[in-house]
Amino acid sequence: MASQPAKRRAGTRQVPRAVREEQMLEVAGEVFALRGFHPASMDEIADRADISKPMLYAYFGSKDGLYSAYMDRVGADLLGAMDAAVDSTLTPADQVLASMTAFLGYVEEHRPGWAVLQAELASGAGPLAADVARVRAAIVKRMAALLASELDPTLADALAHGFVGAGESLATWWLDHPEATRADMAARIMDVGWVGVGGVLDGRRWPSAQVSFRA
Amino acid sequence: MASQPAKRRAGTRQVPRAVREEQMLEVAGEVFALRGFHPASMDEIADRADISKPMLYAYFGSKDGLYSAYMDRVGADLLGAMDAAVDSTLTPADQVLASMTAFLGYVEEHRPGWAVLQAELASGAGPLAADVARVRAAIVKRMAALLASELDPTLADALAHGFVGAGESLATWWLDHPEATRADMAARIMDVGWVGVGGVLDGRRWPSAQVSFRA
Amino acid sequence: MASQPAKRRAGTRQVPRAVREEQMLEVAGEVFALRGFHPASMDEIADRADISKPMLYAYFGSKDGLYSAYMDRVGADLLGAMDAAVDSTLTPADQVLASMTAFLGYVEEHRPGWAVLQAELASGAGPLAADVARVRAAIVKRMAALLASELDPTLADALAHGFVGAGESLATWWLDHPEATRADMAARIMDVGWVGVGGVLDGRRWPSAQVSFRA
Amino acid sequence: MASQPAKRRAGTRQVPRAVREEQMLEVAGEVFALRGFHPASMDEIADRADISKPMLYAYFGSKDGLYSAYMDRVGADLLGAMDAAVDSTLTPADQVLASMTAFLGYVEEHRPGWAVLQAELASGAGPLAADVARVRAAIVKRMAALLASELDPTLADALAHGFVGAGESLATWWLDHPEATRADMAARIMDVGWVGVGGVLDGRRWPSAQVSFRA
DNA sequence: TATGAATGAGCCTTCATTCAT
DNA sequence: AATGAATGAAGGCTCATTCAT
Repeated sequence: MASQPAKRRAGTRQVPRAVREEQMLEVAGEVFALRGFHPASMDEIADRADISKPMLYAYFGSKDGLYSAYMDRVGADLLGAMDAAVDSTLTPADQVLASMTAFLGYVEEHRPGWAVLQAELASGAGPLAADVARVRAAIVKRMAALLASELDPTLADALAHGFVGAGESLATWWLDHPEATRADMAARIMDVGWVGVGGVLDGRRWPSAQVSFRA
Repeated sequence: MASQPAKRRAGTRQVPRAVREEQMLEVAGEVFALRGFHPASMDEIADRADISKPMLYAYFGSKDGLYSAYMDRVGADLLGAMDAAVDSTLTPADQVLASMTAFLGYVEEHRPGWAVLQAELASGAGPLAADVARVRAAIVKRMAALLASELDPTLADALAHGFVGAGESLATWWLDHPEATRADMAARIMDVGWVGVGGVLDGRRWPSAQVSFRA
Repeated sequence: MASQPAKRRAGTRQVPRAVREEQMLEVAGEVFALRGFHPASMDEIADRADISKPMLYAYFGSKDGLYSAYMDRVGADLLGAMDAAVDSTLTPADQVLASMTAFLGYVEEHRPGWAVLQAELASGAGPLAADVARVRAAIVKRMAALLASELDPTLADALAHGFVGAGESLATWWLDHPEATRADMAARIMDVGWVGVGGVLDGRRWPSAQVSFRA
Repeated sequence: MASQPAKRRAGTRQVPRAVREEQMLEVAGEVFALRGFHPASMDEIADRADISKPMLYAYFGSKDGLYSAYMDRVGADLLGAMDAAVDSTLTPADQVLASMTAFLGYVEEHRPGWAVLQAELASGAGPLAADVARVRAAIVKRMAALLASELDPTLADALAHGFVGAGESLATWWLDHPEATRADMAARIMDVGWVGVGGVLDGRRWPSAQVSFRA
């Protein structure tokens, strides 16, 4: 009863590189989301991905490399979705709304990606921070770009940070309030970030919010 | 250079319990801030605090216990500062402003505390999350209380989350822009969270911001 | 909530040495019996005895010393009881029976002592073995003395070992069969060690066993 | 003599799982026998087995797991030897003799196994007890089975315990009297357990003992 | 006399990483 | 291309023991 019988791989050999890579990143994301970066072990990732550990190292070089690759993918997907949603003929406000809606769509469909992004967000040190910060900075930059034309750049940057922070916080809140729809959430974000809490107290609201949330 | 001479403690022996406790928490905060929870090692904390590891265990029982105790202290300090700053005779807006200014004061004076709070914030899993979440929830609750009287409770809760997120994000931004004064930052937070980015684009601003930031 | 409040001693100060010593040995026996020698910690013993650890060291010098002192006491008590029970005018068989009955009396009334004696019995190495072996050797020696007059010394020694082993094993068996009386047990021991299993199969039994066990 | 050169493994790499397992158990037995369970350290076992500590964990999961695996092997070997020796066409007495002889053969050839079995035998607590007790119970059960047909079951059980205890004790005595042959020892065990000390005093002996021991 | 405070040393365990096949 | 076997290094935790009061 001593030694565990050797694990059986689900006979998938000779898989093309790109596919294997995708499989691994998928699983890595789940494990990082479930445990956080440090507690996640390469063993668990390899086991769940049904491959051997040396494969992980062959493809990504190190645990940091794997994390980095995963963040790259998440970042590309998220930014791609946000960019695709924006139509430059719209007003700034509608562009922001469209961006936020796309962002929320990503969150909704890729919980692990979002969770990992949030989890290690401000873990100051280490090479992790760089990866996460890169993604976040890209988001903020797009936001700032929408405002920069009419404001002092530093102010635009600051406002963008605040806006993005509000969006993140609300997205996390959403996890505990799944009854809210994606449109509701977008409206909520606009309420805080665009209209301002003071405005809401004065009776202003973001248009689309009027109906569904009061119920 | 045969073998390192045994580590010398800085001759502080027989220190009363309460003092040692404070000493340890202080150092623990620094190390948690510098490395994050997991990478921080009890060895490093003990070394920096100039005590032996068993002391940490005698006082806090475990690494989690130490973290928890530290979070308790940070939470109490931060909430205490925010509560002390609020004068219930003021308008809600001024109460929020006062709270935020106190919050920023804490951030300014206790970098480690803030860093640790931020770092592990959304690490969903583990017993850490509970400790951090407790502090954050308390802040949000205070914020929501200021709004609850005039709004639907769920909406108030959501707005509060967004507002707090904006504040956190800006506080982190501040770390990279130390030229901004505390008052500037408070105004920036009010700009995003209270006036709203849309309002700012329309020329509204939070009063006290007019001067110093335009420069 | 961090540090445990300092433990309160039940204000018994200035207790005479002999009494303290007895208290400590009593508790030490319980803990050794409960956990075994190695897993027993000086901390737990001190706590349960309601004294501070340095006291244990002041009185017994070391953990080994404490164990040794405890074994000394157990040995003296046990051997004393067995010796007191023997009347040299009896037949050898009745002397053995009396001894065994006394031995069983000790087991019945001092579970911890017996448990500790049994537990570490053959742990080959370390200074523990010596202490336990000393007690056991003394018992065997008495047994051998009863036989030596009529047998080859080596054979007497061997038989004594076997007899004592049978007694120990049955005493341990007794722990799981508390419905048996002390007299029953003594008869059982005589059955195996004195009459022999073969004799029992042939219908011989130790006299006093006839009644109570057949039921 | 600055720093010890890194430990060299005796170039046996990539050894098949089953072989390594045996190697480890062998060494583990020696160390457990030499030190007892608790004082034995995984470090020492790994060093002596000329492997790294993580291997022990990869194969057995924990120190308890290693001990358990070792006990399983010892138990299977010992019981196997005893069972193989019994021929059901013999008289009960001869079956017992054959069993005991086989048992003594095991003791003679596997000192560590026997030592470990004896050492932790009555350590009441912990998961160790279970493993050891299982083996011992199996031995007693076989013994009781030989007697059960003609006696009250409870009495048979008690006698079996006594008999086995006598055998164990004599086997341990043997360690200090290596001049005795295996046949001598078997006769001695029959003397105590089967004939009874009283019988020996009356001049009865187990047949095969007549010669060699009187010398 | 008695103790709160403190520590050196060691143990079990796990992890990221690499050989050898 | 892929893996079973293997390891150096460290981390959390506990223990017997002692100092300073």
